[in-house]
Amino acid sequence: MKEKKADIIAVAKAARVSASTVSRSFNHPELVKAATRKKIDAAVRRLGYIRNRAAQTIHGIRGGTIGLIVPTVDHAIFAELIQSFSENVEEQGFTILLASHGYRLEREYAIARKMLEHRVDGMALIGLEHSDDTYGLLQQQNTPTVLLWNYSDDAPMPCVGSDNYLAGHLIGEHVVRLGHRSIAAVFPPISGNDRALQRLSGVEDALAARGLKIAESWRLETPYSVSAAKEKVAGLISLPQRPTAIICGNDVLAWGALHALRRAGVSVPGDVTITGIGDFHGSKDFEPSLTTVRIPARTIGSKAARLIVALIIKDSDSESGELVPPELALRSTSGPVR
Amino acid sequence: MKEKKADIIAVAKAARVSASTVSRSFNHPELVKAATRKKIDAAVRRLGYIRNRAAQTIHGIRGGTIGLIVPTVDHAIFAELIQSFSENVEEQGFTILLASHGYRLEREYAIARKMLEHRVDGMALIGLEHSDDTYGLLQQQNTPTVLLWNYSDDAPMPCVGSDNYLAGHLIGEHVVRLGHRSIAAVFPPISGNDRALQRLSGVEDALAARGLKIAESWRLETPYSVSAAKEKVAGLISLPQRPTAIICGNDVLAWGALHALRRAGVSVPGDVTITGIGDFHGSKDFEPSLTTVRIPARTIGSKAARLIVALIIKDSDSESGELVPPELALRSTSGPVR
DNA sequence: AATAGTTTTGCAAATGTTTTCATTTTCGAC
DNA sequence: GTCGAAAATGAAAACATTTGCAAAACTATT
Repeated sequence: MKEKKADIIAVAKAARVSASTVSRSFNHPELVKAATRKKIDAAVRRLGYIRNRAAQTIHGIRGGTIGLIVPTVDHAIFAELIQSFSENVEEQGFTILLASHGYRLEREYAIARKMLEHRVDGMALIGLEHSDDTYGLLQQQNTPTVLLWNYSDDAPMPCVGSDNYLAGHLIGEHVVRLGHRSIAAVFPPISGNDRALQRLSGVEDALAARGLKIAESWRLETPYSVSAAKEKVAGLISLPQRPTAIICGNDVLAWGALHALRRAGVSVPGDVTITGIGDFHGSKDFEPSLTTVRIPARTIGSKAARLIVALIIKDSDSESGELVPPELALRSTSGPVR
Repeated sequence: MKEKKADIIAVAKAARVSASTVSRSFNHPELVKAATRKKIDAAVRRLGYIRNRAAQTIHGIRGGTIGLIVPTVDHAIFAELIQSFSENVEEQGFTILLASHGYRLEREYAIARKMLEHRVDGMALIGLEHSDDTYGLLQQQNTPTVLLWNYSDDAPMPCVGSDNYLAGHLIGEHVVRLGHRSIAAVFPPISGNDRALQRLSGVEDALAARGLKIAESWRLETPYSVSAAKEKVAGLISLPQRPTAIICGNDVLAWGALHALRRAGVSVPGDVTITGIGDFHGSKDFEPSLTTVRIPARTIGSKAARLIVALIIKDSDSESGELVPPELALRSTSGPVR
């Protein structure tokens, strides 16, 4: 059983050439005679040889992996982003090393370190909020890095993403324009989550511009899940004083809200306006279709993929990231206040 | 700028010890004196040294990575599975190398090869259907491998998953028991997707047991998306002859169906029964809540993680996988035929 | 203060590749 | 056939580590 795996020398022997030739036939095929190459290929196949990237990485050759650290995979929105990013990165011959930190920034640092040990060619992180240690580490090792999902002009590293503040502002403005004054907000916890925080500030500023404010008891904080949001919103509307609009921090929460209202027999948007942020798969086809702000995850993923690869192969620091603007998606869950 | 990264020798010099000692202080700390260790740690910090896993992998040391190849990340169900798998695997000190093949089995082979080049310690694939090349490769390299998501006694490799045939059968039986005879099915394409195929056969066999059959024109094939399913089902119910039950291949399709019916003003389950398979996040809280078959993705992910790690560290081939049974989740979208 | 035993450390070989440079082979032209 | 250039190959050094072995430095015991 212990037939140790074939190495390049075994192949060389089997093909009756030197190891150098075998190596060349892999990496610079044009330098080796076709006939020799054929012999080598045959030997490779016969022995089931698989080259050892680790051994070449040692020579400073790129390993072809990009580290991607996300808070969690299991959110509609990250899934879409990850898929798009990984698709595009794979197209260019890279593979991603994926890990999730569960919204714990120290974990993120540890993971980043580990990925660096694996000598990833580049790194991608979600959002702009990371521990100083993490930023320091990446900077010091000067690993090409891109920040995904959020964009800001004064980010410490190139970033590709949307403007979450603007997204919040857009939706806030839309709601006040419809005449709503009794407005509630349902948001995920904002600690370690700059996206959520910025959206909320955007909303608040938009309301403040009309002298409005969200009452303390109408600011609901809920974990990212349909069922948590549904429950919270059910509680909210059972109160005697009911808001005429509920602004949700993302579409998943909005779905929960919609289900809660449906269950309670409250009409949307007749009685209450509901809005999301994100425009996830499914929001457009919801009945009634959800008014939200589109944050183009696939676009972000593919642009970020292009950027990181560019940073890696022509380590021009020049590339600086890109803002992918959010757009209001006006649909059927929002309407004028009665 | 080109200050080449610190290597172990630089650290050794800085700490005034030999490279071997530095290496030992990382890998067998108990063998080096506390004082020396302290000196070394200081040097490490000062130089920003990060050890090079590639160089140790060369010595046959485990790199701590597990290759995971999925058809796509961007499906509610895989996202949940991936999250759970990766969480559990990370807990045990491994990181996952993730790639998606987009339901193309040749891509899967190429990716597997690449991962093997990276000398992953183990591999995880989705489903039981893979090209002979892929199976051959993994077997020949005897890389510890686990098959995720589906379980079968006669799978060629250890697998952890549910029984998709049974899942289909369960829901089929449930629907016929309710008295339905005019039954439609909405399924994703089944090529390269053994899960879908098995579910469908399960459904068909359950119907056949009562002498029922799905009419050709009532077998809808649609991509995995709410909007595609919604559209297809909208078409279906606009026909003069309408089924009294629609069995969907997974919850996402069922959501689409539900939205289509709502839009058309058809009552569920009064006029039409809808069922899903999967019990994704959100199905329970849908209004009306979706009758489906629960396939416990998180459980599968965590069991699979445990299994692959066991296979890797104590390469006992003994471990053989596990069946995680599906359960009918009886909720509000199914009811007796009128 | 010498000895034996134990704990620490360093040297050198080994790991699986790539690459530089020198050597050999091939080929076409004479 | 011989020559020179061009093409193909091989030998050996390099890469960043780990590890077996032996030497050195401590500790305790007498």
